Amino acid sequence: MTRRRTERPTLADVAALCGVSTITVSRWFREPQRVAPEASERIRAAVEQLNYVPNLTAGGLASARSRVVAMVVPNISGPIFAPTLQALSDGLAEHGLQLLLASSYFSMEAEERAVRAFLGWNPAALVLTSRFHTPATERLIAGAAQPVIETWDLDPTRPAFQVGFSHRQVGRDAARYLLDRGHRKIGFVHNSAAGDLSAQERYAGYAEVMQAAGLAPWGHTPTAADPMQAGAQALEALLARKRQRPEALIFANDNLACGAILAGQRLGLRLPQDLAIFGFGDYAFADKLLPSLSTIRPPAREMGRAAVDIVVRLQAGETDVARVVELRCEVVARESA
Amino acid sequence: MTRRRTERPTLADVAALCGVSTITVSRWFREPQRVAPEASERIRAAVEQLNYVPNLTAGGLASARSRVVAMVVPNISGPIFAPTLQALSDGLAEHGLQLLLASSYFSMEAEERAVRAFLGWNPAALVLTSRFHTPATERLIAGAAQPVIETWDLDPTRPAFQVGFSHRQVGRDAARYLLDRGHRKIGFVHNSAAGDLSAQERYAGYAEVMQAAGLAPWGHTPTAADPMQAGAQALEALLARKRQRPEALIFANDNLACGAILAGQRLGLRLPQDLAIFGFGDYAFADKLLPSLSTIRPPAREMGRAAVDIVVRLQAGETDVARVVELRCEVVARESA
DNA sequence: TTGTAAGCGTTATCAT
DNA sequence: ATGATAACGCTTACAA
Repeated sequence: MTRRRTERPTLADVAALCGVSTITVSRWFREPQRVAPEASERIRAAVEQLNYVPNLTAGGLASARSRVVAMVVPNISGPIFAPTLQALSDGLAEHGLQLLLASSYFSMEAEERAVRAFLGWNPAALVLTSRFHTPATERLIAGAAQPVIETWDLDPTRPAFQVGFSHRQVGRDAARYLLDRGHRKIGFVHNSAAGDLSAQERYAGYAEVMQAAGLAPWGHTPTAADPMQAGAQALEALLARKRQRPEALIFANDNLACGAILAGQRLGLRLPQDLAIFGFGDYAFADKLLPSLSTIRPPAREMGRAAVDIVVRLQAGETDVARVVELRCEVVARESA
Repeated sequence: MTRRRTERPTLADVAALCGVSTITVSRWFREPQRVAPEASERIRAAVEQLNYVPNLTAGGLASARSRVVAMVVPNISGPIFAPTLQALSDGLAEHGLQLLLASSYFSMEAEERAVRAFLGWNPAALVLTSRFHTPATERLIAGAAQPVIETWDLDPTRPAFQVGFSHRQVGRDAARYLLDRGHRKIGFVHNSAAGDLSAQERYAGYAEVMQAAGLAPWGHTPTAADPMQAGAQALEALLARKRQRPEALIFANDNLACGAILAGQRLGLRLPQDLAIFGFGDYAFADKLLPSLSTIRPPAREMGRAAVDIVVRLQAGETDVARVVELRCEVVARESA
């Protein structure tokens, strides 16, 4: 019975060419020091001559392990997760691990589809972005032999490894920064997308600091769906206020803040003298605006690296790997506030 | 002999639970219409009860095929390739294909390592970014059973599938755009990174159109390594010229152009009246600058989609798939020129 | 429509 | 240091 097979040479071809058994060639790849020097040299030559590439599918099946790490991110090309993804990818590559990637667009169903497909590859680890999943996903990852790492969010009560930062602390830091600069009338501009739980935590941190300073926190929610437009809309609405005209605004993210800066420029506003603007995210354009945007940089790359670190330690068989890694954000003081 | 195995249920477990043979369950996943309705229902229930996930490693080995597409990009988080990557990822997901990803940072050696590792997965296709590879990579892909798709660059003489656009045409379009607006003293600012062959092709297109219009093309190469600084440096150097002070500048990419716009703003220059600035790439920040940047948008998403299209057609067994897909760029007229 | 048997190319186990 | 053999979990080929 002849089956379809690839035309690529196999371990058996290499072994035949240099007169050893397949297992010796297999060992040469995985534990070269255990193969005699002469045999090693013959194998090396044969591998090169045949242009042999090990079949990882077969190896993965036989060993029930794989050198792949699967990750699901909300999106690849946006300004938010790309640095984390890049850092993860680079870190994995350094350790000879490969990256299987899918984007969910914040849909838990899409995440579930990706997780389901990925688990079929027996990845060395599964890296997710967020702690909110469908019940089926929860069941899948609970039953999975693979370690699961949740990034960006941080919930110490969950069973998965956690790598993230405190959004509440971000809100606190932003409020303190503006208070320290002498502002008192400080508002918070939400994004129009309802259900951004992280942004609500940032608001809570802001409110906490304001109240501690004896000031009343207040938020404004624009209606425009496009973040840049929403930012512009919020700026105009708040400047038009007679009472409680703000001195400083904390925006839920840099996109909103960018919309506000551009709108302010076109209105002839002097920034930050007339109004201080503060963002969140330190997106790639933040230093390219005029005035450049003061904001808070989340530890995006650091999270990618921390996830790699966990994977590598687990691969090495370490058992005392910390389950929660809390990283700090950094205030980036620029011109807009 | 007991081997380590995953604790996950197997096809055999599902089959035993519902009283059919493994092959029937296997068929239910791949060709559900060939399984009787009653059997289908029992299988569905068993799969759900056991939370069964097919082992793709085993399936891939048995069928010598996989539902994975491997891609190597220079970088993930930069403004250039991210949209292509995102489009590819999304398109693959729609067709139930998965993405294996690595970044090369423009290193052909890194690309070779990635290609070597990826081929071990028997991917359905290999997508590369650029047509320049090490000899070993060339040998690997020549001997590979997998189709190879090269994107961004375009070289019809190469054996691989080509999905890209003409950089020369980009240069022509930029020059014509500025000529049409009445400019005559038009210069080209190279990036300081030597060996950017694509940028040189864009220069050639610009030079071609200038000469056809009876004008002398000229280029300037800044020395600063950082693109934003290089752009600023070029602006200052060229404005200081007594003779041949330019009316318009085409920058090799949007990063350079951005540096020039910011420098111009801080110098109090009126843009575009005092100087028209034109970029290439339509990076995410292009519409956030003041003045917003006129530039040329490469068909980044379209390339991702075209690559998916090729993969899907080949998977479906089509034989008359076009080997070269040339896509058009789009001039994005904004405020800076 | 369903089933049997034989692999796919590698690695784990045990033996020499 | 090296090898023989039996898995790993699935799909192909063929048969019923």
